[in-house]
Amino acid sequence: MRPTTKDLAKAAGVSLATVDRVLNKRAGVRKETVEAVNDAIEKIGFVRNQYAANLARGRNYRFEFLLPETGDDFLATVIDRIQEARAAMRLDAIDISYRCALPNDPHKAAEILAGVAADETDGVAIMAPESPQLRDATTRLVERGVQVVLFISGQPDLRPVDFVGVDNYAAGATAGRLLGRFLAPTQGKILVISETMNALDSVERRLGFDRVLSADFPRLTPLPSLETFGDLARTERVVRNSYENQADIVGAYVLGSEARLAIEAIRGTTDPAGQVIVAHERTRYTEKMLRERVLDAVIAQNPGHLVRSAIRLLKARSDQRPPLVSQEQIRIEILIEDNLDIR
Amino acid sequence: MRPTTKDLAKAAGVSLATVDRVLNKRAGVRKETVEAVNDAIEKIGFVRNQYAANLARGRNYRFEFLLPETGDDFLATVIDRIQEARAAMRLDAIDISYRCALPNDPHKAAEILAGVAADETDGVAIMAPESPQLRDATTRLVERGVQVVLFISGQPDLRPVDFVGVDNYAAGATAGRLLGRFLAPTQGKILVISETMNALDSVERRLGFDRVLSADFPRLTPLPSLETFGDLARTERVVRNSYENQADIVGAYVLGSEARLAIEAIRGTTDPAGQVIVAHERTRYTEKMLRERVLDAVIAQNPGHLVRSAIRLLKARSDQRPPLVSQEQIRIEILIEDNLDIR
DNA sequence: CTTGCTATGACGTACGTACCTCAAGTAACA
DNA sequence: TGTTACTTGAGGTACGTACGTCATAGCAAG
Repeated sequence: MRPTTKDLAKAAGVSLATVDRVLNKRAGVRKETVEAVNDAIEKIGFVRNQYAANLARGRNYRFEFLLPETGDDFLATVIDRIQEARAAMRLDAIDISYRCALPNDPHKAAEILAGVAADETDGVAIMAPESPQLRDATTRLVERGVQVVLFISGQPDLRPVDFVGVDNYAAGATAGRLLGRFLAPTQGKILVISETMNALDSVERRLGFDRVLSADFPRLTPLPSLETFGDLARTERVVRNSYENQADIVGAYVLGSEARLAIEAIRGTTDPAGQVIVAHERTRYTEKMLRERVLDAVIAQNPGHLVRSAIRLLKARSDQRPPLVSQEQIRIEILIEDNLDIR
Repeated sequence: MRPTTKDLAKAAGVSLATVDRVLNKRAGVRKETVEAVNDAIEKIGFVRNQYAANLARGRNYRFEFLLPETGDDFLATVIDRIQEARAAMRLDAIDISYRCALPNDPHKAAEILAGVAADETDGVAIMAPESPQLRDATTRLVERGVQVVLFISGQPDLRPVDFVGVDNYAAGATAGRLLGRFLAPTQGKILVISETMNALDSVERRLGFDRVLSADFPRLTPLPSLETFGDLARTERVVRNSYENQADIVGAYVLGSEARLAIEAIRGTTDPAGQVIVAHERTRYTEKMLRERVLDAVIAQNPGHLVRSAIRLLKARSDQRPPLVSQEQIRIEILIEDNLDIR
């Protein structure tokens, strides 16, 4: 059996009350006594029974996902998973909510973060593009005692805040290699389409993509990124332009999480069967395109895993317990038509 | 706040003692009273607080992984993950153990299963090839009140027992399509190597593989399966034979979870750079081969996910709670050199 | 009416922890 | 010496559930 607070009290030679004061960092204990208790914790390997503690406290965890104000199919899938997790975790006294509140403007987004109250929220998962304003707002959130994870977009190295998402550089490289190998000995130009190249995620993917093409597939030349800005007419125009001006386009890499515009524009311009097309994120649309062999591969991150990973991290940090690192690595998935159905 | 047993007692118009008798299926309650309590459970949406219940019981979960007596690198990885999970879950009062005990002989394996005592074990995860003996032994285990999941190998449709693993037919199809696409317009023969074709898993992979090749890559002809039987000398001999007798072998599909023998044999016979080779399962060896570009792709299932999924299922069944289905789907992962490093 | 049985309720203790109150101890200071 | 502040211990109650004992009410058979 695991040692309890009673065992700890005995081992430290103090009373239960003092153990309690130390464990919960209450005032009124001499430094030496605190140390004695901490030594005893080490010695007997005491670990607080978090469930009993939560029971006594009547505690519940309140975590919130702060998502972009507007989004695409991928965001919708993420929201579905949040709701699923919400229903499942309610039994474990974890209250999950989400708000599609973060505007593109970093200043306004930072304001929203400033409005998160530590006495109403134990932790937040933030999905927003990197910016200095956001970084500051995050730091202040942490100082107020709110747990934070950066969700999907963001930088892995912004300590002490956890990041949940994939390495976009590697994701771009993966896309590049698949395109290169699927095109085999063919040579020609590759269309690269993004919603916007302002987001760090897109830039990283592009860098990873270009590195692989130039290193291992020099016969393929990636064209400068086309930006859709979420506008179908514009997208169709720029895509048509490209195909008209460049005779030897043999494939396309669709960078963003919204593949529909780009792919519909390509379909409207040329026969996709003659092109190798790789896009990102599994949505109902990309699934359909894979099945219809319009898309050749999809590079994806599992939304359910992302959501649960964020929640587990927030909970582990709230409990001051180390997370299980290997479980929280988000994998770069490659989807083709054959591994799409999970059973 | 969630309703408690007190609320339930009030709602059902009975005492706490009776609620307790009903909840824990103790005798001495009239049928009508039981129904009244059950109706009240529905009405107020009572869900037992499992943590408080476990606390009161002093309960801990005892789960055991029953693994093959002998195994390969993949099995070793699985064992690593079991030990990792074991350390992490001890804090949640989940005791995990494993035994490499199951021999190849189905009768002897069934004997081992017959020896699992319900009063010592809450659940077992069984990794063993399908067989009628095993099916019977499993059924008897369930009857004795032991939770069972079939782990990695086995049949998804053997109710009421959960299966944790991938659809091997789809895994084989995935391998087939990658091989086909990577080989692009090349035509020729494909070596298919397995440790043994006696296991259902291998047969299913082969079927999925053949289906894709014949349907979509008719220029590629898969050769009859070569079996290694775990013997390097034998493997080298049959592989060498194949390459000598068939001039136009352009790739290889390594079916089993032990890729080393087959790949070393190929390397000893021909230049792997001229071949497209696809194998299964991520191990230190297959990782290395991907990085060295001997292997072109690896079809894998995540061992950590498999292990944790099995444990979550066993726990959910023990608690009589429905598992979160979408979390327990094991994905067929495609690994290439670029998505190998997870951050 | 007694006996015996079943169904039910009342109540207590326990699990491991949090948090509160009160008493008592010690040490420093005036 | 008394006053004060700080430190510590003792003990209680609570969280939601399990599980035990005991009392009592109802009812049927003898």
